[in-house]
Amino acid sequence: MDPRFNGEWRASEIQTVKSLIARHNTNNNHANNMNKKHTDIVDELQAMFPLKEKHQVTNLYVELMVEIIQSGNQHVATSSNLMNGNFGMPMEDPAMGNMEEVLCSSLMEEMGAMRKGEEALQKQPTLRKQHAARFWTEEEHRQFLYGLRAYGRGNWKIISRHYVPSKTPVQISSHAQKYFQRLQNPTKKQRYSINDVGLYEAEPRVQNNASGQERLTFARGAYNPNHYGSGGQPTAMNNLPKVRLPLPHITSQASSSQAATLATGHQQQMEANGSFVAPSVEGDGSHMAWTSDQQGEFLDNQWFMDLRMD
DNA sequence: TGTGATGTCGCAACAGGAGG
DNA sequence: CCTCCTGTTGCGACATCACA
Repeated sequence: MDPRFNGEWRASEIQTVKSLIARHNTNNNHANNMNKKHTDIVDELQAMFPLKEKHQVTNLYVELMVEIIQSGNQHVATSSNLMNGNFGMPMEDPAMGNMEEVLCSSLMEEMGAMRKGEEALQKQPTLRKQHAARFWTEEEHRQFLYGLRAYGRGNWKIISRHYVPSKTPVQISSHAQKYFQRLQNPTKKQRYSINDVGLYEAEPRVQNNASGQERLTFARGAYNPNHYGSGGQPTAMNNLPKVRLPLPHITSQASSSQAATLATGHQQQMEANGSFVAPSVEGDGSHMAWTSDQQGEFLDNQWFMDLRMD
């Protein structure tokens, strides 16, 4: 397996993604709109892997496309033929050649944009360093929420070790303090905060139900103090109803078995008992709920393996 | 078994930074 | 300038462990 994906993607997952990419390339539905095609693929991938971060899905997609492109060009004599390679995909339709040309071009533009973004950050070393060292990132906050859900409130040392190694238990405790304080004041008008990022915001939204504005809110990254929702209210107010307290009634002494029980699909049962709030459901309720497949994915996740070992 | 040391936690107070 | 967000620090409470 490609070492780039170790610890982040399993071989089976990568194979699944490759199959999906191949299927999309076979279905020439977006030959005239490659951006939409990329978006659709990433959205579909995120729906398949709800526990993966969007950037993880995007990165894997880009990596695999590069891999496909490179493997496709092993059969091409010169690098100048890059744009005409078949990317290792079955290509019976002559039109595919043009489509893939556009696809490859679009992909290269995307990668170029990513590089430019990285360069821009590197040009602001002070700002980046300060933010990375001082403030919690969305990624760290989500990991914190995962750890909170798995181990419950109070087990900051374990959460620090397994989920947020970049933060000390004291820092996590402090962060949790602010997080719970914020949750206790849902009606209070507040500025946007990293604590407004709910655990399940990482999960996919069904396009038919989610407004573009909602999708945009998180597509642009949660830690955006300047971003406000469409209703004239700070984003915080829009998001707060979706922010769920993962284990509000688990005491600081909750055992690993308790955490495991909670994490294995008994959440809905607990919700019925009024002691747990399951993933938020919007619209017709067709999304955000945990399917058996998602639970299986959940149980196979690396951090949950760690949970079992403790 | 009782006691002291140690570790961890929750809570409150404070300071710095940024937005309104 | 005020308010809010965020991280740090200090303190008390509690649990665990080692030792006499």
